[in-house]
Amino acid sequence: MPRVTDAYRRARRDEIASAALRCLRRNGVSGTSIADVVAESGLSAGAIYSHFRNKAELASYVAGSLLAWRIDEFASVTVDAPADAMRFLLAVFEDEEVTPHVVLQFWGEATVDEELRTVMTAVVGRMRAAFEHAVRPWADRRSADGAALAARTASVMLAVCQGYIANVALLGPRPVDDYLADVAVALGSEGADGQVIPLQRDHLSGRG
Amino acid sequence: MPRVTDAYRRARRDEIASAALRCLRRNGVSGTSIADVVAESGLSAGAIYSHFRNKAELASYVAGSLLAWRIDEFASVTVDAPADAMRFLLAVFEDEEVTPHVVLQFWGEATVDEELRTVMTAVVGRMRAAFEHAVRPWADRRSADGAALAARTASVMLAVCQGYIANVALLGPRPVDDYLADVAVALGSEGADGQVIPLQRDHLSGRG
DNA sequence: ACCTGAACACCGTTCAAGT
DNA sequence: ACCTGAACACCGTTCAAGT
Repeated sequence: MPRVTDAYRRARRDEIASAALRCLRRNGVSGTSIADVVAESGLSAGAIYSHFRNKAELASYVAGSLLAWRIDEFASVTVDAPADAMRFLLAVFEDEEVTPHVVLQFWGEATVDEELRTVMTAVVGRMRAAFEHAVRPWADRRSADGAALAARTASVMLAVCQGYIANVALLGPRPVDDYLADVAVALGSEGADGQVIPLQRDHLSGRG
Repeated sequence: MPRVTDAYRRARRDEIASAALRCLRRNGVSGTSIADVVAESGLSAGAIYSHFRNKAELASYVAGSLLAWRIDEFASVTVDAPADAMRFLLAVFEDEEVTPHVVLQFWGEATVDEELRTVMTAVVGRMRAAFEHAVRPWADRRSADGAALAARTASVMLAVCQGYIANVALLGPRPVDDYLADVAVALGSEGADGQVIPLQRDHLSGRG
């Protein structure tokens, strides 16, 4: 099998996947039929099935490539505080390519579709690992056992980001910074005039 | 229209809804067909459509009644700290009747189905209001403007709970207390030997 | 009024036939 | 090998006909 063919196949898959993503953004996962993807891509049903085993595999491919590059670009970053890392990651939703409601639907489907679950837990796992790496210096500054603190913190950051995504998808857009500021106010700390101070358990500061 | 008929209709709707919920737990929202509900309920397709306009309305009804009673029972409670309120609400997932993965699927569908979105935002809104009421005494103790603090805190608690639900549905079961303890460690405060101290911005305590 | 179940339009998927 | 598009089994929904 010559290499040209591999590159061609990959390009075709991405072409179909990007047509599928356009449909998904418009009509959601359950609202998108293969016929829609056929119309959007200009190919035939058979052509799509010669590149993807079924609709679930197409969805998995879209879901997998959706956030992959953003996480990769994030993988080697380190930050001053957890909030910065979350801000960086959640900024992905500021361009219109990826929308929280599509991500939330993928999560919902993943609880029921084995293949999609594998992809989504991998994506989420890489997010967690990236968080862990990003906050490691911060954790080392704060605790004798920086590794353990970084691991626990990464878990929570992941859940906080998932909460943001679910919250925004359901209740409508909300600036990332406002959200993180509210988290800081309620559970962390906040400086004067609303400026967010890196989340620290032992930070003491007056408000107002 | 005699009252008996209303009661009968309601009972029939609940009968269908509970058959539908059994199917949803087994096979998920997209994996459940009307034919499945027909088989599970022992009624005919037409019978179901004489009680629900369509599959979406059936799903909305199930979703609406799913958490309603638990939120109502929670509506007049007040707690010592935000964590207690979240612990109380999330304890609903300790019985097997309601599962996080069904809730997550409803959220996903809600981003695409208008009727389901209306129901889910109402449910989530009542959760938020219940949180706000529950932490009000705590907020008054902590701030001169207790109302504002309670409102912002309730928003965050909601998102934290949504994060827990999404996290657990995707990555598998995780005890509520462990999760809240991790949140406290990373963003709040933790006492000696792992005992969670009510989340307070200005609480100072050594660890280990 | 509630219910039955056959019928309809549409869905995901397959497959013989083309290039 | 990739692709076409008709065909198939199944889906959500409707509706004439029963009680």
